[in-house]
Amino acid sequence: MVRRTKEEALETRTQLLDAAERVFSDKGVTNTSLNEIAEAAGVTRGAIYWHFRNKMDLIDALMDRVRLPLEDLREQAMAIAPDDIVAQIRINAVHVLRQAVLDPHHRAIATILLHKCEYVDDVLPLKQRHLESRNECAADVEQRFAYAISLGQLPTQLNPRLLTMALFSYVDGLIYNWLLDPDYFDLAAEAETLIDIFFDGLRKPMTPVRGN
Amino acid sequence: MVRRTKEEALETRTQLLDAAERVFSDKGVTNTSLNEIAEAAGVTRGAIYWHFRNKMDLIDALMDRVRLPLEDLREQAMAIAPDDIVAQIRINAVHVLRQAVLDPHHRAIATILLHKCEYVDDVLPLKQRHLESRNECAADVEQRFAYAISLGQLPTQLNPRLLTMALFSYVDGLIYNWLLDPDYFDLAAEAETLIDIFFDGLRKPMTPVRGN
DNA sequence: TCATACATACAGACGTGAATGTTTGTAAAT
DNA sequence: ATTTACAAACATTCACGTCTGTATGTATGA
Repeated sequence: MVRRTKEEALETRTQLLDAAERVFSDKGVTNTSLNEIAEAAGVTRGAIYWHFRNKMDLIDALMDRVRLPLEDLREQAMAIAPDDIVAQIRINAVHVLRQAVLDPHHRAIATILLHKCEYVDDVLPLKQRHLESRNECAADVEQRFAYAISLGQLPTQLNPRLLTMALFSYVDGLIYNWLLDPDYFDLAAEAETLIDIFFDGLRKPMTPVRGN
Repeated sequence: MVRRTKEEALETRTQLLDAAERVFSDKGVTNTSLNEIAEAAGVTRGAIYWHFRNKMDLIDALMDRVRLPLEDLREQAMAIAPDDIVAQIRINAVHVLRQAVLDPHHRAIATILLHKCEYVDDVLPLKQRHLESRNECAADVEQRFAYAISLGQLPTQLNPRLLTMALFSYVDGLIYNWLLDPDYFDLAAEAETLIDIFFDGLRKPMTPVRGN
């Protein structure tokens, strides 16, 4: 049945994106045909080619929906721990981990990017987007780390850029490994503990650390 | 030209695997046709179907070649720091990072597994193998962490299993992010520093830590 | 206000190329 | 003489892009 009004067409578009998200995260990007997506959305390939130019354009639209709200993260962290920059970053990291597990939307996208997608030439825009997103976020965190170091909240010998890469890699790796086998460990429940493992080596203990 | 003797046939097989490693790590697993691999090896598809049943069988043979020598790692670490278990694990981690960067063979396999492969149903054996390999290695490291804790070389409140996942995720994430953009940071040069960032939070400082 | 014209939002059919698995052919080795 | 180690041809499937058809919505003008 053909959607007639603009609102109905928009709904079709949304259902196509939802279907694509589901099927991609299940069967992989290159292993999924446009026909499968159309079927999962209850339409035909004609609808896809009306709303999108091709598969890459569809993926692009898919990623447009998950523009991570960088500002939100900063504000949220700022509200909880205004003075302690490291605590802010820590909270952000925990939040990202929990989100990847608990929010089906983010989980699907993470699955696609980490496990169901080949970064090859014909989806190069996807890789570019992934990189830009990472670098944009990394630049922000790096600045905050640098500020924390300048405030004496972190040892001065630490390299902010390397430290940022370390944290990002840790978070990415945790999500990657958890998605590989979600039953191996409970990422949502252990998120804080895991982030603590990483951060407890960064802070200068204000008081001598006692044995266990 | 047809290889005639068994030795020549084995060489053809090796060249096919080498070609597959190259092309897969460049163009992705599902995006590479068997014809492309055959061409890269200087033969036709007939040769592939003679040596392997299908693409999956070829991949399987590819992974058989990189059986990580778990024992070697242990012995190597043991030789350097016989008493300090944590130092051993630290050395192993640095070695894995360096290897992923410097050894073309390991780098290609890492690229395939982390960036050029979709973990979907038809390559499920590949995912299984990846998981088993991880779990086997993780079980070993977990045991060593537990031993280190029992010796008092690490705080008792640490959970060995979670700690192992943390370290593995960190290493995986570093390789993942480095492969995403090898120019962003120099993983080989910074490997030790990066591993230090992780580990320095684990050791109980024997003496109170001084300010920077 | 109502008929006409055009645009929208798809469904369905068509042609094409590419990859796969299989089968057959063949020269050399055993 | 038969098996080995491939090359080359064949048949099939399948996904893609395009094109056409069509029912409905919307704008326009008298």
